[in-house]
Amino acid sequence: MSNEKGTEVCKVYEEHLDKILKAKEKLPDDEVILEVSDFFDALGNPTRLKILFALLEDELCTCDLSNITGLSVSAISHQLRILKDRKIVTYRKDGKNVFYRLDDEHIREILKVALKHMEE
Amino acid sequence: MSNEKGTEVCKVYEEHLDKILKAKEKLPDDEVILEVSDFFDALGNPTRLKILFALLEDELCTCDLSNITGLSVSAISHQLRILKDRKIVTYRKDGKNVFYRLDDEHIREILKVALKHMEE
DNA sequence: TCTACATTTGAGCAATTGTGCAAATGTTCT
DNA sequence: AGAACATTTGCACAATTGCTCAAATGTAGA
Repeated sequence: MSNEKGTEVCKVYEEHLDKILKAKEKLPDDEVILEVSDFFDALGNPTRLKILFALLEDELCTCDLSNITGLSVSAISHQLRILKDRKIVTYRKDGKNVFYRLDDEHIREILKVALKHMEE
Repeated sequence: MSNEKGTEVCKVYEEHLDKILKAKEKLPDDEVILEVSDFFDALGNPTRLKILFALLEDELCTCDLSNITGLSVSAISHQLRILKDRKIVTYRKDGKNVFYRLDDEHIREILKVALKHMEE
């Protein structure tokens, strides 16, 4: 048994065995990895980040966000769907408008830490 | 003057003017947005996330990481370059091996908050 | 120097992504 | 019902991404 396709085992393998086993053990399940990856991937796009930074201040509707970012309403709507699907923003409907806001405090916290990280 | 190409102004514009102006004002510069976006983008990939979670435990060399993730050494090296370029990991050379580790505490913090966010 | 092994690099390719356009859907008002 | 506007959706296409393969580079020891 042992190796999946593509895996190469280097010759220091024996020396590093302990570290490798411990790391493999503590690694989150693939399912969790994919969720976290989807989450960060959603934040890893300039348009979506602008949307989120704008929403730090106040709830905003699709066309406000189009105006703020300088992108088409359609482009914003496409991106909002991604943020909505991944539970990063939520919304309320009010007549013809749909107002979006950040879903929870973790988002605020992560955006803040990331900004701090950039300053160094 | 006023609108870049693609911008549409919705008819509630006047009502929302205050919010829009305030949001535009507080929005970070494009340069900063791009940096933050690059940062999150680097975290938004299953392979790179696995690398980072593995490095939470201990420093590891390229071939250890290949072994842990089940991907080719080449694939890992390509991804490590991205993480290195974006100051998310750093490294030390030791003979034929190159040992990678997380660059600073912000990375740990962000990974931790993200994991917590997933649990809800 | 030659050999072995760890790592990096560049090319190439399939798969994914971000956007605009045009059409569809929702909502309010007359 | 019909008009006006906000939003969403599907399609198409250029641009980007992640991987493999093969070759190049780096390092240590015989």
